[in-house]
Amino acid sequence: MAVNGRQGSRPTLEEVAARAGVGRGTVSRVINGSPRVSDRAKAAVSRAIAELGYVPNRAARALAGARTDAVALVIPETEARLFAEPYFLDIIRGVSAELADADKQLLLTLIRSRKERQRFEQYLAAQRVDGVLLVSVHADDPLPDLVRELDIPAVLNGRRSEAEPVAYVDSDNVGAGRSAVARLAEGGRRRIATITGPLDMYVARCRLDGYRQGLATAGLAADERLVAAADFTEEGGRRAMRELLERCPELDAVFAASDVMAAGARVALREAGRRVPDDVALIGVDDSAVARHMDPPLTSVRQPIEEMGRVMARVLLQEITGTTAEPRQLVLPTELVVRESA
Amino acid sequence: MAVNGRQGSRPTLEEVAARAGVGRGTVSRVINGSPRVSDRAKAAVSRAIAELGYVPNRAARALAGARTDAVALVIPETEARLFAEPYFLDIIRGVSAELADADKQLLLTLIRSRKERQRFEQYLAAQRVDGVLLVSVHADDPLPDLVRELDIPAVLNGRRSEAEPVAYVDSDNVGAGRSAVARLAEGGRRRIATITGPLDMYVARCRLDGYRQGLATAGLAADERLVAAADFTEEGGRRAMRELLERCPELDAVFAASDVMAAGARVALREAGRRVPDDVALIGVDDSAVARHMDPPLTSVRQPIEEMGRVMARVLLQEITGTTAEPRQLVLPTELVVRESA
DNA sequence: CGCTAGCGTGGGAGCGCTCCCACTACCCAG
DNA sequence: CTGGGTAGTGGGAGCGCTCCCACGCTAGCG
Repeated sequence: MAVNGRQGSRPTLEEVAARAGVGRGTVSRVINGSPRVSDRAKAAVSRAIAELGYVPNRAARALAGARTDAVALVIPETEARLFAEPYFLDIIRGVSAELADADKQLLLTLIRSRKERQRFEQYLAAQRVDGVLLVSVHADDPLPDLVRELDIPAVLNGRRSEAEPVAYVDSDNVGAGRSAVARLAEGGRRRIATITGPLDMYVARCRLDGYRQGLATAGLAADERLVAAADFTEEGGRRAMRELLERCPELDAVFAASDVMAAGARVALREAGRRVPDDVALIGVDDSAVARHMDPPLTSVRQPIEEMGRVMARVLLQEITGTTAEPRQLVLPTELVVRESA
Repeated sequence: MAVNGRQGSRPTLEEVAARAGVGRGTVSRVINGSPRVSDRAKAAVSRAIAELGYVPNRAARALAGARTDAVALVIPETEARLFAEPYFLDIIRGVSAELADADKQLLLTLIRSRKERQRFEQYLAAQRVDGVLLVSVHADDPLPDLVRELDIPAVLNGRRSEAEPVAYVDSDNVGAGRSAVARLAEGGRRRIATITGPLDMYVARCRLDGYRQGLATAGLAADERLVAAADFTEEGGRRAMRELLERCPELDAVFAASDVMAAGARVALREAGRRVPDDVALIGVDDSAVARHMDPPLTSVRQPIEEMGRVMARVLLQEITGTTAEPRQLVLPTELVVRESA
């Protein structure tokens, strides 16, 4: 990369044009990959750009072009604590990788208060981003609708209901529940309980559905006493497990809808003197670090988190450009990772 | 917030000026909090802004004002895997909170390849951010120097050496090592080993120094056979522990410079049939989720990660505005969190 | 009572792009 | 040989701000 002559100030498109002996329009066309440029001009411009070390000014571009080359990734802070935290980091990783390739900026927005939420809504209204990625939306979250109203391209991670109108990338949560229960049933377990996430989240309902389908497939009767709702936290998992043990002491397996809740359940089981997996088999969801470090290591249903991030970004980019090669609503498969707890 | 009449397009500063019956300049002054505005004008403008639901256009502002209201948080991806991952999330949390209050955008940049690094350097050169936050810099990292050369305000998380010229926020890594060893010595341990991070990172050298100082304070002799270098990974921790056990089977305590390495060490200890803490006491650093979930739960030195993020952002904002109320180089205290492993 | 000093103000001149219109050159069909 | 394309191009007109100069006005000074 060549250094520009005049110290400090960056070369402008105009200077590139002068050096290449062409007009501003031509330079702009080359930069934006327009086909209507002769090879000769293209070569001259490319050379001038290289020589000057020219980099387009984003602000000017955004102002003139009415687009920002930036995408917001929105994470409601309340959730950040609930989910196994590495989840978000993996999402970010995937999103970041995909956006970098498209030369888009990643604007990270953590929303932790009503005030910050309003500020973000203003952001959106001010058209400061080309698109929005929303993570972990609750069924009653108004943000996706706001985004639709403003006609800003958006992709959700997870959906709010079966009939989600907004584009989304989700993992196969029903399948997750099903495969966990299948594993437990194959291991000879007959009294399989579940600890669910907050049931106002579709993801939690799906995993519960999967659990029920799994039971049906295995020819086991559903028993509502074996279902305890929690909130994706460790403490919630512990409480739910205690409850289950009280209601149904003869249970011999638990499907927890997250690793973190499984960790909580593990504690409650130990307190109750139950051995894992001998007395009670345990399966979680996420395949997080917590799972690997539990004692015994936790069997868990892995979701392709980073991949979800990637795909979200890809779908969003297509929504922005208007291309619709990829379907707008995707469900990615999950995979059972067997360890020692089940 | 009022809805603007003409659907779709946002009101401009000019329209606000017209409605308030003042000139463009005055509106601009009000928005930017200039003192040179009469109360009457200020009131009229504020009302017009509210009525129109006006939000300034960031691109125009950036173009005209030669500043972007955006700050980049740079995370080298190779590191992201090494450190206990929640570390970064906590940093992000702190940074995000502080920036939100200042109405600055947070641009997250993960750098995972040479190509992406170059792209980021171009970014910097193109003045696309007002300042840069750099996380987990190695001693030989050229990025901080590049940033200085370009005269872009920057704050590091951690420093590259004792004589770091760039502004930084670090935690008291020497103190971390010292307090861990003090705890071990007080518990009657006499053969205290350490597993270090990569010694090209100042943070790792500091923790090692702290370890040595701790030994001296406790009146214990240093023994190089009790020092094993690793790389902040679990696998590295395991290998280092095996090595230590081989070199010095009579050791009775280990200070691992990260929880993740402590987890690796734990595995190696179990393989060797050593009980924790009965045979060997173990202390880590980070106080991460891993520590809480180990068996037995790991005693660990907590660093105030989110707080570091906050402070970094605050210092950077001051560097940008030129205010220098807060010192530019800060070391935050650490704290021993005692659990069952030591 | 004139003269300066400052405050509050309006608005011109850009910032560096993209969009788009107009223009040239050239081609081919009629 | 002419008319109507079409590919390639130059450059004007903004995009919505901030900066800053110049203006009117009031107040205080000698």
